[in-house]
Amino acid sequence: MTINEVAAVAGVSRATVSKYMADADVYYVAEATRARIAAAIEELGYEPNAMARGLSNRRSKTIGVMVPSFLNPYYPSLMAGMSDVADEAGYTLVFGSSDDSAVREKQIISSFRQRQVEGVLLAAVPKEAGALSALVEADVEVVLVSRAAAHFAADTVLIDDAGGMRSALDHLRGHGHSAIWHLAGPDQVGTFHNRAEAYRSYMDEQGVAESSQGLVQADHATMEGGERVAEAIFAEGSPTAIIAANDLLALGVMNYCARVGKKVPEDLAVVGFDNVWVSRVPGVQLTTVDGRIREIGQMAARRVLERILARWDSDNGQSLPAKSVILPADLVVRNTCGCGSGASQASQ
Amino acid sequence: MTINEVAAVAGVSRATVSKYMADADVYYVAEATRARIAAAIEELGYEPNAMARGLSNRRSKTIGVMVPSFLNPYYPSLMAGMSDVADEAGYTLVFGSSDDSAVREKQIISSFRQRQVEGVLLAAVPKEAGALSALVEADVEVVLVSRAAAHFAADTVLIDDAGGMRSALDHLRGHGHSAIWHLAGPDQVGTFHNRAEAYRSYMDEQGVAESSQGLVQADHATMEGGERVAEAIFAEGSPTAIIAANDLLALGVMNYCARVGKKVPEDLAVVGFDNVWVSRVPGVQLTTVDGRIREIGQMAARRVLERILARWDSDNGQSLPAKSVILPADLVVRNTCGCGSGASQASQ
DNA sequence: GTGAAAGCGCTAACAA
DNA sequence: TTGTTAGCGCTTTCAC
Repeated sequence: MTINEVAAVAGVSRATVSKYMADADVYYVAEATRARIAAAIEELGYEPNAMARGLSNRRSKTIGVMVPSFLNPYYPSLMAGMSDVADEAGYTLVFGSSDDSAVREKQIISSFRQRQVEGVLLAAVPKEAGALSALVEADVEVVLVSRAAAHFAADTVLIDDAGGMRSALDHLRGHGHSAIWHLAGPDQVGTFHNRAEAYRSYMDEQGVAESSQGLVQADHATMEGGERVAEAIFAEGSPTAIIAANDLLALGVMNYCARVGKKVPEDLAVVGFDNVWVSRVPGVQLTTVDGRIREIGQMAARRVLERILARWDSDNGQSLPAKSVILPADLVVRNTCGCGSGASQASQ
Repeated sequence: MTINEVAAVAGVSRATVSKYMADADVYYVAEATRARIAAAIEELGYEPNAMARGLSNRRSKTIGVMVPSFLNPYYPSLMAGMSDVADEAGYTLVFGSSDDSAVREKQIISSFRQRQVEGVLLAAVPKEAGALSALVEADVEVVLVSRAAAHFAADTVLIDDAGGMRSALDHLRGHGHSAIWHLAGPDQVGTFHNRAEAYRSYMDEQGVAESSQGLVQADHATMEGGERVAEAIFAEGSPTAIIAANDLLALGVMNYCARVGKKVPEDLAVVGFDNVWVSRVPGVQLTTVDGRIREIGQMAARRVLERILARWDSDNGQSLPAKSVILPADLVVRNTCGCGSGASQASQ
């Protein structure tokens, strides 16, 4: 089951088998020899030992991916996108879920380093300040996914938060809403910060009266968090529309409405952000800003790969300069903004 | 950054550092030496190279996990459960999504073997017949998760499909339904097969008339599949209740109802299976059989670990005999069966 | 309690 | 076109 057995069966040295395996056009191995080796591999069911290989050539062919959670539907989509491209490139992804715990984050990053990952895709920015630069110093390529780091120049692939927020706001104003509030997410998350900022500047630019705007922040961007904050919002004001920082929060708002007997969109319009899978289930039909999640995952994976290959090609081992890509965010109009017939909800 | 540097800084041989790292009570290393080594490790930020380690002691500390999809909400929950226990045991999980492709399955399994995984958790049973035994012959411990294999005795951790189906059916009959149909999933998936079988025997045992039962099979256990089949169902009969083989199919049925203006649960009661996260979102509130997904994931992970350790301890390298655990499945009553007030749906 | 030495399975010069 | 020879970084007998 090792390369030695294969070599023995094929009647060649193990170096030749190794060259055959590399099968780049770098090494020339005779057609006849190739056939014998192929037969031996087939016969033995040989699979090269990735550890030995990696140890020898210092390439683990592995990329670490840290996400905050597997349960938030945003991340599995992101992961699917990453897998799409990593698989094809012959790289293995190792996923870790930090669950918002600094301890887990350290464990995950440590495990990435032990496994000698060539790059990391971070959808959760480590809380610990030095973690990012430590990674870079350890020669691992890092790209930040749907999150930016405050004091660190890394590759990022993001969605256009400001643009998305503006289209949502434009749309809602088109419906004639007088009081559009924003249910913001935790501000330390860059994306949520950006969305809140965009809300503020929009309201400012448009000269909307203080009295007909409002921004309340949830401490967790979850359905439960959204429901709690919705309650708080109506305790302190009376919006006709709420745009939430993500779909889960929006769902929470809808949950609250259901509980207190408010009709969506008649009594309150709700708009989400991200367009996660749940947004389009029958009873939900949430109008939301498309976060192009899978695409973001794909681009991010492409980006690390690009960096990894670049470093490998330039034998001086230099990294590419940091680059940021921002995907446009379009509004997906469904039923909760007041556009639809509302049929799919009314019928239930 | 290697063990040699640490040894040099601590003024010991690398064998001693290695013994320190093992930190089992197998090796005795003097307190004073430990301290010096600890300091050196700290100073250098040393992380042991998992490849070198694994190559040397033939333990990858890795478990492969194959799921059919990241997008179906069932699997991320399962993955979360597996992570819970693997993390704690110091094992790394490598997830692969097969997307129902035999080619991907082979790639994933091959990649697992190359990475020398000590065990695999299979939530998707490989289509290729020999794959399972090949794994076993390669000395990897396999456990089947929420799926059983037809001609292969492997560890399995399953939900009680029959029991779950019965409680759902009992409940629905309690509501006085006369025509309860089953929207089955693809029959080659063991779980779906079991659920359909349970439906049939129940109807049989209870002596339900042929005319007031019906079973139609979807070719894909997705929301879209459910919607399509719902259409077919009403073309050929008129059930008052449908129990779907999983929640996604149930959602599809609700989608269909919304489209054609049928009210759930008034015109049609719908019951799902699995209790995925979406079942409890505001506009859905699906009555469903709890699949205890996360628990299943945890148990499965515990089970491989147990097998792996057992093999390791018994130095003859023997595997444990196959064992099967079945978790009870209870009905979670929400609004789609006709029990609830229906408030949360009506209000939207 | 600690070190020397061999070897895990593979790759990568360098020779031939 | 193929083989020889060193390692990659670590663990693990076996001596000391």
